[in-house]
Amino acid sequence: MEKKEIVDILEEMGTLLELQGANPFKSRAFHNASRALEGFTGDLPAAVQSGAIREVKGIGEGIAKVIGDLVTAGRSRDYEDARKGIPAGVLDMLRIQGLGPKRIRLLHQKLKITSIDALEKAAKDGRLAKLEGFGKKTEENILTNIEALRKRSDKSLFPVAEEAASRMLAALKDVKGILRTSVAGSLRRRKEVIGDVDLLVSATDASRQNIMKQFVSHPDVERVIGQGDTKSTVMLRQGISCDLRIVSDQEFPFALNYFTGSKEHNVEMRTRARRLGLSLNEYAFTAVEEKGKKKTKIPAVRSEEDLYKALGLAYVPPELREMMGEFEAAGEHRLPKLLEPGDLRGTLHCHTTYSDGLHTLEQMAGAAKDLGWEYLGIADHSKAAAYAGGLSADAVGKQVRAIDAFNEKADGFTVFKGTECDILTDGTLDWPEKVLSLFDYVVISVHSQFRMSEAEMTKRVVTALRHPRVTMLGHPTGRLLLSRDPYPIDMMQVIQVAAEYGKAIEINAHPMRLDLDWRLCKHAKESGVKIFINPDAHSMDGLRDTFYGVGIARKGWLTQADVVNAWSTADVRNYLKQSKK
DNA sequence: GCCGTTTTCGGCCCGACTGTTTTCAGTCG
Repeated sequence: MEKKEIVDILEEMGTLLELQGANPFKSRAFHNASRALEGFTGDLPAAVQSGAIREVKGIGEGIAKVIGDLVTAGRSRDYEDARKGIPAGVLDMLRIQGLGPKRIRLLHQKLKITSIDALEKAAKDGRLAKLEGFGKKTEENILTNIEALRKRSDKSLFPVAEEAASRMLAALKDVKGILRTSVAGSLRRRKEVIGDVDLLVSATDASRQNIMKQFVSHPDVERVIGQGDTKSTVMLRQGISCDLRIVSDQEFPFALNYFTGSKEHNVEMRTRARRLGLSLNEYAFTAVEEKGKKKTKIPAVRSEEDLYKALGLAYVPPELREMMGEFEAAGEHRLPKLLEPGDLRGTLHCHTTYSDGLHTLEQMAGAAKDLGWEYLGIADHSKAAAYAGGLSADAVGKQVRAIDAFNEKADGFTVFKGTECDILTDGTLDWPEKVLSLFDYVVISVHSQFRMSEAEMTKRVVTALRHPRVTMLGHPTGRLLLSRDPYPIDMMQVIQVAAEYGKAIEINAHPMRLDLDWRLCKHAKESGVKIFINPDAHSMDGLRDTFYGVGIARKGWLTQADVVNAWSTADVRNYLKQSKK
């Protein structure tokens, strides 16, 4: 069994223990061990074999045995025991905001509720309010939050959908008869939230049946919803619906364009074709017969580039196909040269073991180097973020000295000294001037009191953003996608203030956030606000999340010049210096 | 269950908020 699966199982075991009302410290131990294992970077089977796994802090005798069983046998008795007596639906209820293990346990025991549906019914019948510790308000909140959960559960985050899609495509690649493959749909356009995964292949007619057979029998397929020669639909175990369409190779560019969308973009494509005397659909161009006019010659199309060229347009990258001005720009050949993943040279908002990160400063810097980067910025939490191991002022001093010492030895690699400083309720910062002056840069963000009104929250953030020591606003919309709603904030006003005061804004690329949607991104760019793509990384692996942010940056029309991560170390240093008055 | 001992037991991160209570438990970040 793979490390990632074991990390998930340990996490689940911790949760199951909570639901069983076990010693809270015991369940905590499982959660801790899960995190500890996540941070383990060595060869897991070897470490299990040699017993070295016990040296990982947080993994002791008992949990080492669970890990060992899972690595070698793929199953664990302890895990199976933990699952006994807890129906899957009970675990599911944890996804409802405001419901934790204690109350779910009570619901399970007193009302025999074992699913979200049963919970909803009980709430509607008014049976919850009668339960000890529950009341009318709680009952209403639960109903509201069930509704909210339902609304988002048919959507997946981009990183989850991308992972699922690439697993399916990888398996198809070597099937005989397949000529070209691609993802399509909103995933190809790199929207942050994906409805379902669309895959497209071109293939020989004779191979279609076999390709579909391979597709529906992929190990990730939970059930087959429909299976035909040109289109099949399956439900993946990740909870994502996935379509595969097969077309001829000649049709491929047309189908790819059509199924990539967006719908509005497609409408404009067809309208433009019409003006040239052509009809466009998902398979081909056809000439339109018009009285007194010569029939238009059908242009040869082998690729999407040809298709755009035939309409007198520059190739429009999928990310820009949202009817945000891409046709005008493509017609005048002034589409921007979008940021590429390879343009990144570093990132500035990462955590280390000084606060709630899993890896040390040296490990994080090493991982950044391995990605081919030139610099890394460390921004651990400030003291108010106690739950996230926020630093004391003393610890800041220690970390700053450690980074200075590291930089003296590091050859050609730079670690910048930063902080993720909490914005307190009144808009003041969590660090006094004396501490702020120690950093190369200051990221500010909201971690408390999310339920302010939009006006209050905006005032709070804008007040903090104006502070002379502040470099950039971190996770600006506070959105934890699909897990909770963003906090209310008037981003237009925030962007205006950022522009006025020369402050930057962060695209938080942490997969649970994917903050600052592309429309705001585009608006920020047009206002002259610089953007940082930050992974909010809590581990070495987490640094890779920066690349998810590139997708949002591209959708926001951002180029190398707009994104500070693409600048040289010297330019970044200058930028940080001049922004820090 | 894990850790770290002044090693074989005692402590394990915490502040804010909400809704329930009438002094606090549960949840969240």
